[in-house]
Amino acid sequence: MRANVKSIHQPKTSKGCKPTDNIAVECRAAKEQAGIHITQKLNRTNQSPQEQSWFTQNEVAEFRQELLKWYDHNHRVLPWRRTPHSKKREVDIAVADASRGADGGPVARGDGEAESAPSELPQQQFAYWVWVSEVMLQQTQVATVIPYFKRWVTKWPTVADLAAADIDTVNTLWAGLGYYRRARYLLDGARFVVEKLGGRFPRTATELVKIPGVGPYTSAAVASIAFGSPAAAVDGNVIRVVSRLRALPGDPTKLASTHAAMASELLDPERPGCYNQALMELGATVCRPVNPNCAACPVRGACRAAAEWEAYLAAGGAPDVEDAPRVTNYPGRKAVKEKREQTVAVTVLEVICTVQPHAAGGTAAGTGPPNGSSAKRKKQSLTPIPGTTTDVTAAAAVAAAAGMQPPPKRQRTMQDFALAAAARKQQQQQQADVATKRVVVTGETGAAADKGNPEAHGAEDQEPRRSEVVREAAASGGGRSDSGRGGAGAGGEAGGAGTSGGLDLEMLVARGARHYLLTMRPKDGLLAGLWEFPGAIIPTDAGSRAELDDDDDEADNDDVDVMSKPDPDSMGKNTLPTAVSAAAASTNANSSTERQRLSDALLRRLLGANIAFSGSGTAPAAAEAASSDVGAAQQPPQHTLCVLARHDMGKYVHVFSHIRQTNYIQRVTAVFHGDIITLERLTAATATATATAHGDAVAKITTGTTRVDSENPTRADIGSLNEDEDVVVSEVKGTAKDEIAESVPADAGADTGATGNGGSSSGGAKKGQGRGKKAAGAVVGKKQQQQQQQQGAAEAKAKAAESAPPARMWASRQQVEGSHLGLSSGVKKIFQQAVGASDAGSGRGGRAASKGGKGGANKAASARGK
DNA sequence: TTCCTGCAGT
DNA sequence: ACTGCGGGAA
Repeated sequence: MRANVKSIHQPKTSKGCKPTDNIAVECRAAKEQAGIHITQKLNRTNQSPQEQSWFTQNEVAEFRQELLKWYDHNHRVLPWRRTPHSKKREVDIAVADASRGADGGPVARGDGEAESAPSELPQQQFAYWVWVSEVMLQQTQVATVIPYFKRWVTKWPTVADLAAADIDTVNTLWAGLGYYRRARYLLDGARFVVEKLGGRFPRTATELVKIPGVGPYTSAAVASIAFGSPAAAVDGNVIRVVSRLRALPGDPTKLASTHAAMASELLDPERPGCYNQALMELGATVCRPVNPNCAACPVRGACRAAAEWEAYLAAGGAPDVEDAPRVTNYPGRKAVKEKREQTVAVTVLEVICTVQPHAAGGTAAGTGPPNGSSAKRKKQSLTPIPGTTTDVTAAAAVAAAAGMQPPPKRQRTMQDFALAAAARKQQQQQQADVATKRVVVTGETGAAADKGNPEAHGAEDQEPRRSEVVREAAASGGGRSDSGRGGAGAGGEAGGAGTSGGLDLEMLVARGARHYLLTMRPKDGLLAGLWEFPGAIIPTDAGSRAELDDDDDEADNDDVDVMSKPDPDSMGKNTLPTAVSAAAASTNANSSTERQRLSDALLRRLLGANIAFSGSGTAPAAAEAASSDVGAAQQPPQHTLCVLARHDMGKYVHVFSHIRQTNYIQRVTAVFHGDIITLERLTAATATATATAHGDAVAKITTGTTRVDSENPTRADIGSLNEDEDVVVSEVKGTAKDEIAESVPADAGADTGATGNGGSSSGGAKKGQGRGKKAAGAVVGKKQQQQQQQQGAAEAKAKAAESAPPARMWASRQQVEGSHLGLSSGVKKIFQQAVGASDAGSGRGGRAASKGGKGGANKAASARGK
């Protein structure tokens, strides 16, 4: 499977590439084998021609011939590959002709997607294509890479085109491929080639390897494939093949030099590019990790692993016994290391705007968003993105609600005013509730709305499903409506809130277009630079608590110990002393209540001081929320994000190669009395995705508020974050992170790191539980000012930069589910679980819906088994 | 679930 | 020499 296949190549201009058939055929003889035993060879790291070898000369000659002959007839046709020696086309045509009778016409090439790289491609450009493909193929399967590669070379046909691109666009196109640093390496490498090498790729591996992001493997692949330079490319496929050829046991990671020596010995200097690709292709398609197809292997005559197997069978050995000497015993297995556990509280903030974009046009009042005109945004938000297959009815409803119908601006209707009034009423009600420490919000508001509004087709499909999901989650033990947190009071409150708004509010909930808050992850680390739903890492000691809190009480007596020891590794995430760690544990860090508290703190920080966030609050946090509102009351925010409902949507476990991440998903539905453009402006969320006419065209993501670079923040970066804080942060300078961490010990909630442990920035996991001084976003500035007085100015400034919120964006459902944003697969899964899968059919909404919702709930339930 | 593995940073 | 970094197929 691994299948990293390389391209075929052969620029005619490069070293002669003789077709296999030209090679002498007679070396059929001696293959008795190089009886040299493994242990004898282990010491040698390079192959001087004279010295003992892993293969006899006859073996080498025959191996090359058979391998290349096989390749010439069986290679796959791939968009980055040239096949000048291919015998495959004739074979395919013959087969096609035979199968379709004597139909003469030109045989259409299979499915049309199997096309080689244009043979007229200039060598330098071909080298660029090879490079791109090789990087994409690292740890990624061919079938997955093909569409990405096609999009890539269409967008950036030459290295100069790529060098001129920006990282956001590159990331977006890369989204879904994984190992996202590769995208950055590609961009960095392209710029290096253009700026340092005059835009031309060197022709040898030793020179190519100097390009950033290009290592031993990639340099050899490009040198051999694009330029015919004799360098052996050793990837996972090659390692597997040669390990089996000589039956090398042991951890393959310890034998790198051996593999390199073997590959070099076998390398055909006449056709190095073809040889490299052939060996890798063999590993991908025949000498597979599991189920190797030895019967079809062109070089099994030289394979000791196969010989062992045959000998075993010949001796009467049973094929199915556990310890049979299978070919797949090679290469040996390397020790498996356990994945580290990570728990994240993810919040999908869903906002319904009461005002349509065109109705609020003037509100920007000169301080419009840095990027894109209002007009452009309006158009974008009113235009369904082609290519996305969301519920047609829902899309229609959304479009209608967004004011799509009348070409000319329509006056605000009575309904608009009614909705706005209802929202205001709701908002007042909730603020009052918060002030009195009462729990607002209901888990069933949406469902109620549906009943009252049968004409709201789109919502009809959504809301019942959500309720089901919630119930499922609750039933499974994986989650529950958060209203449970408040005990008995919540339900009653909910009913009040739901009905106090009256039918209009219900209509709004049912019909209003929804926007979802996304944030950009740190530039480094896991999923670097990608968009995600806001999330806070929950201290790991909470893991065990979580089991007790949300799942059945299967006493997993586990993680507590893990946590109490200071984290030794360099990530420096858990650097708190044990005492503090214990304190955190005592707060029951991963409970529904605590996750909600973390969520509120994070949202306040992300939303900034220009917008109030009401309706939050656990009992203890309510007071803080109230007080912070009071503090802000001296300069009351003009706008409020009024929470209508919170739903605990269970958990979703995402397994990375080295991390097992448990995401606790909470959906927060809120109403904003205003239009989306105003909301974007107030929250400084200036990134926007632009749909294009082409389904596969990639959106341009403009990030007005980029993550502030700790070393050199620009005035624009900071100003757009929060105008009120300009003075404080405008001259930020870098400072050692350690100092920051020390000087601001228990900064608690406001510093909740983004999901990315992101390693680096984010001050690491400040899990300090300074509840008392939890800082809401609106208060951060004051805090900073105080610190500025108490500490060195530079330090405070560094802190300000450190805590600057990441880039934010409001995205529609279509955008989230579409391919235009750089959303990783995990993020999309979380969205699906949070708001329900988009239906294929509109038919009885509830049906398809329950499938999706149930899936999520089941997943949450099964995850418990872990 | 298990398996796979290039490159850079350290 | 070791570790971080995704995702998909089997």
